[in-house]
Amino acid sequence: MAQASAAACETVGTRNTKQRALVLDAVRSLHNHPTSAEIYEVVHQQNPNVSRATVYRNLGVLSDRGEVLRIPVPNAADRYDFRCDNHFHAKCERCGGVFDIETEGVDPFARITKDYGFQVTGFDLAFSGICSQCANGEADC
Amino acid sequence: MAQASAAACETVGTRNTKQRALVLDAVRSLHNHPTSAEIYEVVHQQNPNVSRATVYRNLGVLSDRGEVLRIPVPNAADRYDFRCDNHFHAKCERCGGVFDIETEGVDPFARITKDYGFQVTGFDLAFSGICSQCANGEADC
DNA sequence: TTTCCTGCAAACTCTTTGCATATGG
DNA sequence: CCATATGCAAAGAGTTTGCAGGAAA
Repeated sequence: MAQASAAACETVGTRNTKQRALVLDAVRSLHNHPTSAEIYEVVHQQNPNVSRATVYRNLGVLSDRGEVLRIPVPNAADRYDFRCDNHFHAKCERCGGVFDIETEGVDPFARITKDYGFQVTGFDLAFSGICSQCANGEADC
Repeated sequence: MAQASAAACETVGTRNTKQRALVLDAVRSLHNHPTSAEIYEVVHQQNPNVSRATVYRNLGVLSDRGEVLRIPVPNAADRYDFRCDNHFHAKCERCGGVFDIETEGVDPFARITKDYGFQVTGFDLAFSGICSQCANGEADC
């Protein structure tokens, strides 16, 4: 349910560089929904020559490929997840921490407080897709 | 269901200036989920002396007061809504347009395509609230 | 040997902030 | 009066991009 990406045709002809492998390893080693800054720190420790721009570019490629999951956090830096399966995220208003919310079973909303001790006071939700006018090939909508 | 705000105690002692009224009028006149830039354009047409900073500050005050609804859009500028009741928003991947999705009745997710012609391919969702550790008064989580 | 990728730095978007001045209640 | 608001400009966070050189395939 999180961010569906067209992982197929956009990634033909992409290469596997050392830098890209470092970024992927960093995301896989960090299980706390790291920001690009945190990923950069890890990558930079392995190889101080890797630039921020390369980390950003590779996070884009890897999330297009479906090898990492991009989590756009409202009013905050994007976060990345080594888990690519469908799950919700919950952000604490106080500490800013981002938590996984499993979506197995029914009624995940009502179960959040019970199962995670997370008191939901609100959420930000935006669907992505194609609107009817665009689907019909009309110019602008 | 959208962005719960503590509209009460944060807004004591706020004033009603001409600029603030202009911002509120602009949001109420724009029914297309305007960005701050679009709101600024309208305000600026009424009074070219009003600065961007004032528009931003007043959008913050007005959404704290509950007079406008702030819609944080992932990877895009925040949008504002004259409607303050609970409803979802859907953003078209092609044209970037933001649409209202009513939440009355059950199973709004499954009804989106049928009722709005909007083909949902994914969505970005982040709950807000208080995590159990913060609720228990622990230092960091 | 061509196409993709990299590093660097600069640019870019959106938003916030410091400061001196103005103004609403 | 004086706390709140304002305008200006500058800073800030997060991210993207132009370019020349470098390295996968």
